[in-house]
Amino acid sequence: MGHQTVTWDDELVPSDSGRTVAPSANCPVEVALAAISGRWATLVLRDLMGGPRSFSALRAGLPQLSAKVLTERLDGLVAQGLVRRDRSPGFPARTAYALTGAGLALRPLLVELYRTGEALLKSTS
Amino acid sequence: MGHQTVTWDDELVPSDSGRTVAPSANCPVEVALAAISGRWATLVLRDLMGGPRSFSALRAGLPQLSAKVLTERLDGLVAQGLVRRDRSPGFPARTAYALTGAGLALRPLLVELYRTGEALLKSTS
DNA sequence: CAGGATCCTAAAAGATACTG
DNA sequence: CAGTATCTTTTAGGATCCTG
Repeated sequence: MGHQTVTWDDELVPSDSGRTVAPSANCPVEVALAAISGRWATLVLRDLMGGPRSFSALRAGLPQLSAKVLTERLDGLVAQGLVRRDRSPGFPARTAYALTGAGLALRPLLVELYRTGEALLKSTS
Repeated sequence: MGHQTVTWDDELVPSDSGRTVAPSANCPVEVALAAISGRWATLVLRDLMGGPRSFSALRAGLPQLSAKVLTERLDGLVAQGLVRRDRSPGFPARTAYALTGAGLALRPLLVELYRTGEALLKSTS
């Protein structure tokens, strides 16, 4: 096949860091995985891709997801800078969750997840 | 922006199945996620992208990974049809693990994971 | 060489009830 | 409305020792 200009390793491993030999927080792959990990993460992200959502709207869209787990997911996404939490003062409380620019950057990854999953389903059937 | 011909939902939700409201095994996204989930899955897959590997070669490449966990990962990948296990008869035992066609189909997803992770790292720094 | 068998710990998820 | 507090269950991962 001749020599390729770009190999898997070229794309996956920074040339100055050597080969990844264990899961490490500063590996790009791990960073991306952290964003979509957790049983409900992709579903929450999908809902947010449609625009800002309130806590209750997210719960309504994902009926089986408990408040506790949703809070945990959201906290994680906020901590990673993927989602912004906007609290409106007053009572009853109102909060909107919206994707940040970094959060929006996940869209191609989610699309690729879907695409790959479809391909796997076809090759299996 | 005008109307788009393809929206997130168009790509992510089959039109005949309604909206996904809980993690479900027949959702393409879940299928793809299953392939790359587990603390070491992406690292094992990366090694296999380089060609067939023996059990020991995989262990040597991932020194911190225990035999048990590697076996679990490999069993999962085989069960999903992503990896083929080729046992050579005789003693000592010899086994080669190789990606199937379906397994090779994961490459773009891994590349996208890397790409997205890099983007996130940049937007954070 | 390539695992299987056990036991243990930690983290994630779920159920339920309650509060600012 | 938007969470918090607890408690219980589930699951992934790791350590160690053993076997075909």
